[in-house]
Amino acid sequence: MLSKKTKYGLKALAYLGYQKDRKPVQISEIAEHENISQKFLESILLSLRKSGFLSSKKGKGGGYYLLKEPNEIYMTDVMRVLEGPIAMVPCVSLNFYESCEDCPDEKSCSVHKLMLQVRDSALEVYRNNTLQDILCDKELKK
Amino acid sequence: MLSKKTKYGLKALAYLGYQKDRKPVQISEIAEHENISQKFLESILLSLRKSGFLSSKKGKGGGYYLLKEPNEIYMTDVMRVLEGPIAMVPCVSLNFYESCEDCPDEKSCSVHKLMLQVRDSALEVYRNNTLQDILCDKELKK
DNA sequence: GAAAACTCTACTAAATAAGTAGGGTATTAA
DNA sequence: TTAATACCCTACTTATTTAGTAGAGTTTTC
Repeated sequence: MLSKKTKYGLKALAYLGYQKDRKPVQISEIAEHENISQKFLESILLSLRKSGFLSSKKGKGGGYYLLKEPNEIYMTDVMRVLEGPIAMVPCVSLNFYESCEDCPDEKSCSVHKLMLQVRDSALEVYRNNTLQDILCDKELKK
Repeated sequence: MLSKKTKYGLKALAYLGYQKDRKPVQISEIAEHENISQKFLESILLSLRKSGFLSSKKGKGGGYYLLKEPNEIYMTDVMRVLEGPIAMVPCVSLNFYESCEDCPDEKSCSVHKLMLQVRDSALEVYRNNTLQDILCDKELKK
């Protein structure tokens, strides 16, 4: 199940992706437009900024803006930051590998076998999607 | 992240899939072999039985056994029982559809767009895997 | 009837999710 | 320099869920 954090993070990224220029957008604007608690969104945006997707400006005229082009922001990276490991079990994780404490042998483990495929299929989707790809063309024209 | 419940459920199904005959296997045997809390496994097996994957026998010589052939047990069905909806958001769920309360329009929603693909890719994996497929050939020969 | 082994219901403790609160800091404009 | 603006940061709260555990009941076999 997708966390609210991830969902809101994606929506905020999309909102910023729709902007015509790089002018900072205030947290409050995004929060209102996307029906998100402002304070919650604040902490989500902060972690996105710390991860290198966004930049921010304090003070008058401040807010958040994309640090990279939408077509350079891969969902693989975004999901790792917002949702954690893409793999459903640590023993098939590429970035956060850990062996199972309770499996005698990974090679013969059925769960491992299935989860490996699930991981690869999810990775495939994320690799093939940048922020640009998930933006709706209709909204882009506005 | 895969829940312990699902992981244990899959392991138990695999254990039963490796059995040569349909003789009931006691909960305690599976629990010991797979390093699972017996009482926890008990409730997991119960829900698998209630969902039609297993059958059970009480009393002497009792236990659990597969109700269908391993190649007739699809991971799609198993995952729905153990993990819940395959879709990561209710608005892209085939079995548990619900619209989002906070999205103005599903058609233009970026999250929806991405999650649709993720759902399909996961579904593809599960559709292509029966219990038989995730069993390890080596163990089958024992 | 007793033993075996599942069935069922309820409870507990820990972890996590989804926020909210409150104060601090940096930037800009006057 | 000061005040306003708007992010930055840390901590806290509440609710929910997970991962069990407890205990009694029921069914089957011998």
